[in-house]
Amino acid sequence: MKPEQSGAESRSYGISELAREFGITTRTIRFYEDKGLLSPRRRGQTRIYSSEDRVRLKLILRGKRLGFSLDESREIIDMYDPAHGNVEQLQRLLSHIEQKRVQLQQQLRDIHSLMSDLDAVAVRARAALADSTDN
Amino acid sequence: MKPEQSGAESRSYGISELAREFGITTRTIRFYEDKGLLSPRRRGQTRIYSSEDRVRLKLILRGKRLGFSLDESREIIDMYDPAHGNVEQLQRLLSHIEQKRVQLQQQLRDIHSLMSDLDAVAVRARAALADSTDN
DNA sequence: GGTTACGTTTACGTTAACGTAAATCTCTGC
DNA sequence: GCAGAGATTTACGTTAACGTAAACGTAACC
Repeated sequence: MKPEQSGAESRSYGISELAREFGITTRTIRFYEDKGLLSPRRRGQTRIYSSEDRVRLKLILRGKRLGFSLDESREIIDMYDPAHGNVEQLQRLLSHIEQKRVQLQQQLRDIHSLMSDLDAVAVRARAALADSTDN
Repeated sequence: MKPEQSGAESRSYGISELAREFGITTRTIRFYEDKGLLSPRRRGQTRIYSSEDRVRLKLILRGKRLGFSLDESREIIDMYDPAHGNVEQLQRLLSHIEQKRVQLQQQLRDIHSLMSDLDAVAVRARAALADSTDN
């Protein structure tokens, strides 16, 4: 059973291939590497991205959509891989997760309140449109 | 019936009063004014903020928590007040609202997926803690 | 009437997150 | 063997969102 046939789907990607897929520039991807968020392997001096690298990139972009800084995204990504040896570190990790959860719940409330605000505006706008149409 | 007694609760606020309430600096509040997001009245050269000004400030800060730029927040705030005269503008407003809604729904998905990721990490962390405790 | 506490304007400084451009390398097709 | 396509490094530029500091006004308080 060759590794390419395993279900893990472990192909690799070029930098501009990823850039196209996610609608960003290669400069951005290299910038993330500079900031320590990615570390692709090299073939010669060319970067080769694994599917794990691609996942990390996706996590960064999800963070961006939520308004996170790159530092915040890095912290979150660091939670995923198991470098949490001792008890103290595990407890810090758990409290850190709790903090993030609190923040995310605030964002949920904000989104819902903004959505209902937008609903109200839309209702008024449609009413105004109807008024100016059916006279 | 004096206006102070009406239910509208229309008092006014000083700049550092608002800064304290929202945990920001007066510099930040003046900066928002510079960018056209606030325009408090003046008594002499001192700024006096109405409760509408205070609401606008709250909207700006809600936008910040959602990762919006000040320009985006301004656009949203501008939707609230009725300067939408003609049909064309109303239709643009409605399509603009629809775009925002799409974005907010993406953010909702992102938050939920991040939350379940964090849940998974927390479960593993608690398991690791249990392991290192009860041996 | 001097100091203390806030307020103001003006202006330069800073950080994050890239954009942009130049110079070089490296393979591939013809 | 050379042109063109895509990769790389290096480095300076740019924008947003404030921070920081100086210099000044003014009202209250003792």
